[in-house]
This record gives sequence, C-alpha cells and structure tokens, in this order.
Amino acid sequence: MLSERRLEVLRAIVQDYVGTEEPVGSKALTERHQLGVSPATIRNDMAALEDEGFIAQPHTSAGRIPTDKGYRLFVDKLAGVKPLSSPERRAIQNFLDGAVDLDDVVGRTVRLLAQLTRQVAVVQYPSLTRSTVRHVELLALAPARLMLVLITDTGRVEQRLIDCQAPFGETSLADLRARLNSRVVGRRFADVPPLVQDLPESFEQDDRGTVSTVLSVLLETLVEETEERLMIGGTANLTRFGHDFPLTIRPVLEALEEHVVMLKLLGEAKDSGMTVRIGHENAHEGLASTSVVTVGYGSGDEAVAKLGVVGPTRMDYPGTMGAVRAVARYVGQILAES
Amino acid sequence: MLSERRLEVLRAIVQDYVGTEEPVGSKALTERHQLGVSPATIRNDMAALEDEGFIAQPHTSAGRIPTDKGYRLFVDKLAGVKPLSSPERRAIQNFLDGAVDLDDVVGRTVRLLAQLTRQVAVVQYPSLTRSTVRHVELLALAPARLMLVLITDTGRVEQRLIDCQAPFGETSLADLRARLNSRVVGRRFADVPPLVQDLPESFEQDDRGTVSTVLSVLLETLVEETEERLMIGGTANLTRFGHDFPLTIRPVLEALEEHVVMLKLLGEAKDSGMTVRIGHENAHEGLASTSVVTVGYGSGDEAVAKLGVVGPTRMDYPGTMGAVRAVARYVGQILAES
DNA sequence: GTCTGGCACTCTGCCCGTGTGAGTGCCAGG
DNA sequence: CCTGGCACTCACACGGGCAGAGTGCCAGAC
Repeated sequence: MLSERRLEVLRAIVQDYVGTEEPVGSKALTERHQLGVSPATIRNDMAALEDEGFIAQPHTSAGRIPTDKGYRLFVDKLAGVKPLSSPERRAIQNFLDGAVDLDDVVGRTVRLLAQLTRQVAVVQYPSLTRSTVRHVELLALAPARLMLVLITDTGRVEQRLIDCQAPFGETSLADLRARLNSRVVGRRFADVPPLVQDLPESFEQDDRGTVSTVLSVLLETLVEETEERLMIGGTANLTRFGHDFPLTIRPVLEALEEHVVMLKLLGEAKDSGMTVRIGHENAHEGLASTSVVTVGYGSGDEAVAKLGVVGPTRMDYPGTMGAVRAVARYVGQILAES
Repeated sequence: MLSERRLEVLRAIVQDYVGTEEPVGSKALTERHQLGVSPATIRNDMAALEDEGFIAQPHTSAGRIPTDKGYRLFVDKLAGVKPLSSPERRAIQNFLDGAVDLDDVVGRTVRLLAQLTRQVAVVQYPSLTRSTVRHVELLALAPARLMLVLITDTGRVEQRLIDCQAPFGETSLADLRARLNSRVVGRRFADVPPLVQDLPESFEQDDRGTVSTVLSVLLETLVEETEERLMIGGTANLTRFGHDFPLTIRPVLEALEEHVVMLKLLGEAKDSGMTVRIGHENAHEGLASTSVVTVGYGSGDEAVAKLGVVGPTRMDYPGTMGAVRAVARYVGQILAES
C-alpha cells in the first residue's frame, strides 16, 4: 500500500501535469506544493510510484507524467468533483431555459458542455425505450396509403408511411385511431406490444390485414428507433490536444463521427452516477489517448439518456466532472418541465 | 493576355502541386510534362505568371505554388469536370438506395460525399420554403391544449404545442382540420398565408380566438423552419490538410460547427449550377485557406437545397466537382422517387 | 527507519556553423 | 523567342558543443 505522502505526490503530479502539459520533476514539485520534504525524498517516492505503474517518464532524465493507471487512482481516491461557481450555474440555467424544442435542448446542451469543459461534448437524445407514448396519429394520405405519426413524452415525433393492401375507410380509421390511443397512450414502449396484439380481431374481415400492417409498422418503429441518436459538438477543442497532432486527433475525429461507436461507448457506462473511462479503458482503439466522462440524465428519477465529454487523458477531472454533472441536472430539470 | 503555353504551365503547376503538396520548380515541370521547351523557358513563363499574381513562391528560391487567383483561373478556364467511373456511380446508387427516411438520405449523402472526395461534406436538408404542404394535423391533447403537426412533401414533420384560451370542441376541431387541409395541401409554404387569412371569420364567436392562435402558430412554423438545417461529416479528413495543423484547422472546425455560418455560405452560392469558392473568396475568415464546392439539388427541376464539400484550396478540383455533381443528381433522383 | 544533501550521470533541446541541393534570375548566343 | 550556362540565394539537414533539468544512488543526520 502506498503511504499517505506518496498519494499526495501523485496528486501533485497529476495537477501540475494537467496545468503545464509538461513532465514534472521532483524539484518543481517541492516548489509548487507544500509537501514538507526535500526533492530527494520526492524522488524516492516517484521511483516507488513508477514501480507500481502510476507514473512514467517519457525519456530517461525527464520529469514524470501520470499513466492511465495513475489517473485512475487519482480519480478514484484523490479527486473530488469540483462544484461549479454560482455565476456558471446561472449561465447554464439561462442558456438552457431559452430552448424551444427537443432538438434545441440537445443542441444547446452540447454547445454549453463544450464551452464549459473546453472539450468535445456528446449528448444522447432521450431514449425511446424508456419513454412513453403521448399520442399516435393515423392519417389517410390516399385511399390505400396511410401515415403513422408517433409522438413521445420527450417531444419526439416519428412518422412512417404505410401502403395498405386494400382501401381503408375513414370510419375504420377513426376507430383504429381511437382504440390504439386508448390502449397505448401513457405506456412505455416496451409495454406496448402485448396491449395491441388482439386488436385486429375486433375489426371486420376486410380491414384486418391493414390493421395488422399498421400494428407491425408501429411496433417496428418502437424497436427501430431504440437505436438512439446523438449530437456532438466542440470538436474544435481537439486542436488543443497535444503537440503531435494528426496522429492523435485523426482517430478521435473518426470515432466521433461514427455515432454507432459513440453510442456503444455510452452504453458501456453505468446507467446512473458518473462514469470515467481513462485512456485504454475505452474499448475503441481510436480513443486510447482520451478520457470519457459520462453521466445519465433524465426528467424524473430515472435516467433516459446519457451525456458526457471526450478529452485528452490529461484533463482537469474534478472540473470536468463537476460541469458534466451540473449540466446533466439542469437538462433533467428542463425536460421535466416541458 | 497569357499565351497558350503559359496557361499550360499554370495547369501543370496546379496539377503537380495538388499531387505532391510541394512547391514545383521549372525542372520538375519539364520532366513530368511534355511541354516541349526547356526549364529556362518555363522559368520565364513562371516569372510572368507570378507578375500577374497567379502563382507565388513561399521563399525566394523555392518552387512556385498557385495563388487563389491561380486556382480561380484553373477552375474557370483550364479544368473540366471529371466524370466518375461507372463503378463509382454504381456504388453511389446502391448506397443511397438503402435509405429509409429523410434523415437517412441526408446522413448517407454526407458520408458518401466525404468518402468520395476525402474531404468535409456538407448537406443541407431540403428547404421548407420551396416545399409544399402534404398534410396538416390537429390533435387535442387536452380540452384546451392542441398539437399541430405539419407534414411536408419532402417527408419532414414539424410539431408545435398550442395552449388555447378556451376549450375547443371536437366538432370545431374536425371542421378546422378539414378546412385547413382543403386550403393548404399541395401549396408552397410561401403561398399559404393569404389562403388562410379569412378562416377565423367563418367560425363561431367563441372559437375565433383559438382558430387565430392556431393559424399564427402554423404561419410561424412555416417561417421559423425556413431556417434550414444541415449535416456535416468527414471532418477527420481535415487531418490531411497541411503540415501546420492547429492554426489551419481550428478555425475551419469552428466554422463548420457554426451551422449558421455554413448556411450563409451555402446561401451565397448560385441556386443552380456548381459554385466554387476559392480561399479568400469565402466571406468567412476561418475558411480563408479552404475552397468550397457547392451545387443545388432537388427532386424536380428546381433545387430545394444545396450540398457540397469543404477542402483545402489545394484540392483536386475536377474530381471534386465531378463527385459533388454526381451525388447531387442521385440524391435528387432518390428524393423524387420517395 | 526515514529523510536529506551531495554528487555523478544521462539525456533532451538549443544554438551555431557548414555544406548541399533545388531553384531562381539574368544574359549572351542561336 | 528559345536555350544553355552561370552565379546567386535560400531552406534544410547534419553534427558538435553547451546548458539545464532531472534522475539514481549513497553516506550521513535525526
């Protein structure tokens, strides 16, 4: 087990390295922090920390930098979550309050998070699996052509075109619309299928085919749209990444553009509470030099989606975690109100 | 006026520079191209081209590189549009044919264009101003709370919540829905306002307020949503930009994220035909080192939106223009079919 | 046992001078 | 008007030398 002071040394190394972006040496450490011991002692501690794999030196006779494992220890044991200042809190609230619809909320959140953390922000749209149905609408565009519109409680609207085998009368349409709504409004997506299974039976022979088609399209929409969407912003912040540009940021940009990859990444994080994945802990190779801080957010107690930031492993963890948590809270509030 | 050969020299310089990314000298030129004259002669021609501002040298005694003005001349007079190979065409068609809805069409188009040109792709969603109304739906969510859903011929759906001053009966609602649709379906957005102006008068006193509110929300939606949306992809290609990274690509990334900026950029381009804006011809400062190739696309004869790519001024203009034009055509076809 | 000061050692980064090569401009002659 | 020749100019790569930061280790103090 590491002594108290050695942990303190690690903390100091992380802090200094995050601030200066340069390997930090024993002398500089004693100057900037009140450790109460001499550089020589620090050197011994550093050697121990290096043996344990928490820090490393880029070249012999350079200062030390934290390893992924070092950051991990720092995040788990040494760092708190730094709360935002109250002007910052106010700014967040003001900025988010202006949103007019769901796209706007997500868009503003992304920009906010990117600005606040000066990193790349990722915000997942509220997931449909956990949402409930607010309304199902059926329109006849032509005698044998319907449009299904699904409205969720998070304000999303999905539409699907349906070609029917046989014309479908206005009366039957109104009937189906009413019955559908009475059964599914307010329900969670996952709960819908059994509730509508027997609907076709209550219709006349001629209409049953169409009713079945409509139902299957509806269920398909519920499932399909579980593929969640996300919005990404602040990629310009990648330019502050490091000195050896192209090699580092190219794979990151590529990963960010592959929304599938990012969704998988978010999916691997805990549903509630904050998750920090550091460097190689990220499954995706392109993100090996980045850390990802994510947290779930939602309108009620339960998280309906996740948001987070992607930045260099050398990031200000307490600050970033504070910003991510705060933004998630406010977005949750906004969603609950609307 | 420049002699035939000097134009030929400029063309050769542009081609070589685009290929090698290095300043091109007189000797290398005579080796790679059959110009039929000696390096010394080329040098004279180069001096003349430099006097006219078409080429420049980064340092004394380095080769020449084209200036913005040089590229302009190249694009206007010297370069054709390089048609795609037929495998490429087939790939485009196959890839776009798989799209299931508008978002998917736009998403696939962006990815396609980015891959094909190896640059950043920008695709504007089909504009609402030029679209027509396919259906307007009114739903009662609560006695005094309506939802307006607007469906366009390009497959977009917009919804708005409306709080009414007074409860609005189901009969009146059906009435309003029917009258609205009979008047506006098939109309262009811009033509709608005069067509619905007198609607409130035909309703009973009690309902007039609500009808007016609904109309104003509808008109607002038509106008508001004229703010067009766009999708951007292929930003990872920016890493192939140049040697002096951060300074060059940072402003470009920033500009790309500001959709407002990009929309303005697209707006400045011609509505029909291809537009190429080279370097400083772009109003936005961050894009001074990029060229933007755009073209309108649409389901019919008329363009409903634009798409294009953003790349370094040193780009393969004929190839890029060919890809952009081809993609625009196929997207137009897809839109027309759906 | 633990901390400390001292010392020798090892690198990296920087500066500087040199040399080479690519490229130019100019000029005189075909 | 084209060409070959020639002198000139830089950017860039190479290599030595120097300074500085940082380390590891060891012997001695508390």
